[in-house]
Amino acid sequence: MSPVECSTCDVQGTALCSAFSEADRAALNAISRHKTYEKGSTVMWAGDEAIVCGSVISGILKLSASASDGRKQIFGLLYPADFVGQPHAGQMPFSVTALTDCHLCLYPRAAFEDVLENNIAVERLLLRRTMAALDEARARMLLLARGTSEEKLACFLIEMADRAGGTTTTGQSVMLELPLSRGQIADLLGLTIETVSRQMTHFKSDGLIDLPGGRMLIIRNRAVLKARAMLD
Amino acid sequence: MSPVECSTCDVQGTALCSAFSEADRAALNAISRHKTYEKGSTVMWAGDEAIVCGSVISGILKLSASASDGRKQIFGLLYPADFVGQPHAGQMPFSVTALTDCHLCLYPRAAFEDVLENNIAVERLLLRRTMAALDEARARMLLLARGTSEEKLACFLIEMADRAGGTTTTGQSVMLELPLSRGQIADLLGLTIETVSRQMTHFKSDGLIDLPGGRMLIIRNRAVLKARAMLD
DNA sequence: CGTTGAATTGAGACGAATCAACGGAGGTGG
DNA sequence: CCACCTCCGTTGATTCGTCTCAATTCAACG
Repeated sequence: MSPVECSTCDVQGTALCSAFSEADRAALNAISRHKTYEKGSTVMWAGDEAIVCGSVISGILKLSASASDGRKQIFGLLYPADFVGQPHAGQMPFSVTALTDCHLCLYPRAAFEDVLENNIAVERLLLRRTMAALDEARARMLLLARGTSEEKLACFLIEMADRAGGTTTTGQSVMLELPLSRGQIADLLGLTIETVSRQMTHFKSDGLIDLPGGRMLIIRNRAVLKARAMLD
Repeated sequence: MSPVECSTCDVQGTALCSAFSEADRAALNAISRHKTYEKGSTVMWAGDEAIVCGSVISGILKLSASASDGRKQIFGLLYPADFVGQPHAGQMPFSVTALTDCHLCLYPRAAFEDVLENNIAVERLLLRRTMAALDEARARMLLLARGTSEEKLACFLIEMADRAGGTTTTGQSVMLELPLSRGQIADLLGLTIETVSRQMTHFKSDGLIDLPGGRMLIIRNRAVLKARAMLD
């Protein structure tokens, strides 16, 4: 809720703002606000005016939208250093919701756009990130449209393991806590809760993973799991 | 295959190059090459080095990729004035193939990037277009993952009708020629040829459309068809 | 007139959704 | 401390939609 110094920011080296000039960074810093969001709270609602943008400092968020009959879809996840918001857009085409407790650094959109105007480096970095996001979205289209439930879930688990990195490793296994509920995984993969659950237990009985309880996950055989993920 | 004057270009007002300065436009014009591609020919292959980019002058192209087992997916279509290529990318993540005879204006990627460096306006326009493409890709994710075959096809037909605009209108009806085969429509919507065909005849027997033959399509009741497309 | 490729149509199989019941974890209040 | 509740996840039985396989029609063309 309060202004903070960029120099002490956890993501100053990797977030979009790393490309700002000293002067512009100072200017933005003056109007930036750090805000915290509780797990489950929504930062921006689909259809709202896109009035802020900024960077994720800590936590994980989801981008999602839903049809009027309740069918939901999660378009992707945001991790620390990722950019949030829709510059130059009228309204948000999706909602942004915190999956874990989150810490964001937000600017008024108009002010951010003003600074962008004079800062080619940032605009360039934003362009590259947007292009990367587009490639990712397209890759996901193939998975959603053509993948089986097994491929979808295997792909998701591999991604989560790669993201979590070496949270806790013992021998070949990797342990991590999934930031999504079964229902959210289903919304991300275009499946139902039941199918997600069934595939999980299927992987478990095949000895590929373990489910110690809660949202904990242990990947026992990454190679085979990866092989069951979608073939490129 | 030969250099051409921008001043006589059909899409000079709407393509990306419309944002270039006179000087840069002249510089690019000197290295630009107009190339024609026959219907069915591939402009860029997935996995190839991304060595050129440019603009669509005429015709329609598809962006597609496929898994090693043959499952295909079309990510989207390119129309005149759309940008083609992947600046700053190593290799193409998808193939670009002409659906109709096409006319493209291409530059070597490196030269294009050099000009981009000094031309904020173009970079800004490219950013906006990329963001728009991202929003479109995300909207399509919802359709692919959650839509029924009926919704998918209705949505596709509405889009095609809107694109074709007033090609030929008689009363309430709109007539157009689909630039895609049944198989390509299937690849775009994540369906099979048979399901596409069945839904087509279903719409036809409901009096919403007519199929005079070939790839011709007449939309008789746009309102009802739109209602059967995916709910926002 | 036969050939070729695309589109249509039909019959059956399969995968995921749906409907429904159950079990465990965490919280609340008596 | 225990009964109760709710939320979430698991599991089972069944249904439904789409894929698959197969045959037929149709249009274009030599």
